[in-house]
Amino acid sequence: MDFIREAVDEDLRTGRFDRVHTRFPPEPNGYLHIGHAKAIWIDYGIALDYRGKFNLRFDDTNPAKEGQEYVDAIVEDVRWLGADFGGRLFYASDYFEQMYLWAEDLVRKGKAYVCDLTSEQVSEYRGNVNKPGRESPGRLRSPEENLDLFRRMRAGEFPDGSRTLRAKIDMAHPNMNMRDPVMYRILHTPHHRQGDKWCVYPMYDWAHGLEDSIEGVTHSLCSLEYENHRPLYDWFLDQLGIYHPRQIEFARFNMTYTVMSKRMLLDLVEGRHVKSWDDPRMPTISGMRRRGYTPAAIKDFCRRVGVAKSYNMIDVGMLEHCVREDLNRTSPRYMGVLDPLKVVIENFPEGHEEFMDVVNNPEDPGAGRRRVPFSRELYVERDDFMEEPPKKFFRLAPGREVRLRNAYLVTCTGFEKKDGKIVELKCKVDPATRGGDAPDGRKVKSTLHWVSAKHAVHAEVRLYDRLFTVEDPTGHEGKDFKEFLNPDSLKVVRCMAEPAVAGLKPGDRFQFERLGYFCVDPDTMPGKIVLNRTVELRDTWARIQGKQ
RNA sequence: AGCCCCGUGGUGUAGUGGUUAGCAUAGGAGACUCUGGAUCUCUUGACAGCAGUUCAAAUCUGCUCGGGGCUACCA
Repeated sequence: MDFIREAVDEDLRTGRFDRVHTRFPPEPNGYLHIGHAKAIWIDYGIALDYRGKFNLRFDDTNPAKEGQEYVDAIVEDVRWLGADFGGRLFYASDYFEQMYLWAEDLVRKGKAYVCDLTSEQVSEYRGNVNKPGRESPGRLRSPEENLDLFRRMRAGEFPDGSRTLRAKIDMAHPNMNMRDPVMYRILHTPHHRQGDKWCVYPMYDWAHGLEDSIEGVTHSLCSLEYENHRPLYDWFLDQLGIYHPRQIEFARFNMTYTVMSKRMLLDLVEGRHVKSWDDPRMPTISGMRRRGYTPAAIKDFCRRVGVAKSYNMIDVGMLEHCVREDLNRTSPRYMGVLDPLKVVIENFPEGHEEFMDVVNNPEDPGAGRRRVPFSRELYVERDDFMEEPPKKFFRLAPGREVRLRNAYLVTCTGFEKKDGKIVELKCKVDPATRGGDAPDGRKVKSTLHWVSAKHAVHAEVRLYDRLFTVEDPTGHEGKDFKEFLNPDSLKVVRCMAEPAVAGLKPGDRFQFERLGYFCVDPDTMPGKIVLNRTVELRDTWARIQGKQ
C-alpha cells in the first residue's frame, strides 16, 4: 500500500469520489522510457486495483514538437507493456474548442486578459523568487476589449508571439506559477491532428486540468515537478466551477548508468551516439523490447521500485535481476560459442556423428526436448581453457577432465599453439559417459557448453554493455553527460551456435547456456541471423577473478 | 533568498506511539547442482542531528543540518 492508494482509499471513504478513473497522459514528442513504464503501472495499476477506468490520452498541445510518429510508437509501447486502455484513447487536441470556450468564460469573468508583452518582457515582469513581479498593462483592459482581442487572436489576426492570454491571479504570489501564467500563445503551426484549424494553442497548466475534468478522471497522477503547479490546476477548475479531479504527485526515478530525460535521449539519437530510439542500449521501452526485455520483467521492476516522494537512484542491477528472473523461467536453452576454440576429439571417429537428447528448459518440463549433434570436431569457449590454470579455475586444462554439457566427459590430452596463441585443443572422450554421467560415479568440477563444428550455425551477436561509464552521467557539474558515454557499449562478434538457432524468429528469446539471455533482432534476414544479448547470467567466476 | 517537497541498511521500499525496525536487491559464508546458472540455508548492514511531549518516539511538535523542485509564449 503506497501513499497514493492511501489517498484514493481516503477519497472513497470520505465520498470525495465514488469511483476511480486514472489516465496516462504522454506528450507525443518522444519515445516512452522505463520511467514512463513506472507511471503507466501506477496509473493503470490503480485503475485495476479499484476496478476503475484507465485512459490513454495524448497531451498534444504543442504542435511544434509533436508528431504522429510518436503517437504510433507510444500506443504500441503502452499496448506491449500490457496496460489495457480498451477504446479509451483520447487526444487533448480534441478538446481545443471546449477549452477555448472556457477561456472566453474566464475572460468575461475578468479572470483572464490579453497581454501584449513580448516573451522577454513577460519573463522580466514576472520578477523572481525574491522579488515580486510587475503587472502587465493588459491587466487594465476591460473584459469586452479582452474578449475582442482574444477572438482576433484565434482568428489569426496577430503574428506569433505578439500576444498571449493570461490568467489574472497575483503577480506577487510566492509560487511563481501563480504570477499570471500564460494560458494561450499564438502559433501559426499546423497540428498533426487538427491541421491548420488553430493558431492559438493552450499551455499545459491551463489545458491539463480541463482534459482531466472532461474525461471524468478522479485521480490525476503525475511526477513531483508538478507539485508547485497543483495550486494552478485547482485554481482554473475552481474559477470555471467544473468537475474537479485530484492531482497527486509521486517521484520519478533515475537509474544508474543511463539517462532518463526525453531531451537527452533525443540528443543521443540525433547525435548518432546510438542507432535509433529503439537501440537496445536505450532505456526506452522500444529499446528494451528489442533487447529482449519482457513486459512481465518491466512490470515486476516497477513494482519493486515502489512509489514514494523522495529522490531516488535505482541500481540498474535491479532491472537486470528482474529480467533474469523472468527469462530463467521462460527461456528455452541453446548452446552457442561466442569466442570459439577448436577441439578435436581424437578417439571419436572421423565423419561419425551422434545426436544428444537435451532438455530445452530445466525450469520448465513442458518445454520439451531437442536433439543436438555431436562430432569429432567441436568448438568450446576460448576462456574455458587455461594452459596454466590458477586455483579455483575448474574448467579445461591439460590433463583435466570436464563434462561437455549433455554429451560426454572429456579429458584434455594436449593443445596446439601458434604465435603464442592456443589454436586447437586435443581431447579424448570416455565413451561410457555418453549423456554426461560416469557409470563409476566419478564427478567433474565443471560442465562446458560446446558446438559441433560441422553443424554450427553462424550468427552475428551484439553484446551490449552499459551506455555510460559512470553511475550518474548527469551529476557532474560543468560536464556534458555525453562525455561519459561508454565507447564499448556495443561489441559485435560472430558466434557459432547449435543448429536449432537457425529456426528462431525475430523477437524470440532464449538462453545461451552459461552465457546469458539473448533474443533475435529484427535485422535478421534469410541467411543472416542477428542476436542481441539481453543480459549476462550471474557470473560467480567473474566475481572470483575480479577479487584476485 | 521566497514558496513547495523529501530525509529508514550500499540501493529501493515497509512501518501510522509499545516490532528482536520488516521485505527486496546488492555484499559475505555454506549446501546442492550436468549451466561457476537456478534453488536452498545462514549472515553483515539503517531510523540525519538536537531538544521537547509521553510511562513509551522511526512514528507527534519545534529547531538545526542535508537533498530536491520552481523564476519557458515546453510538458
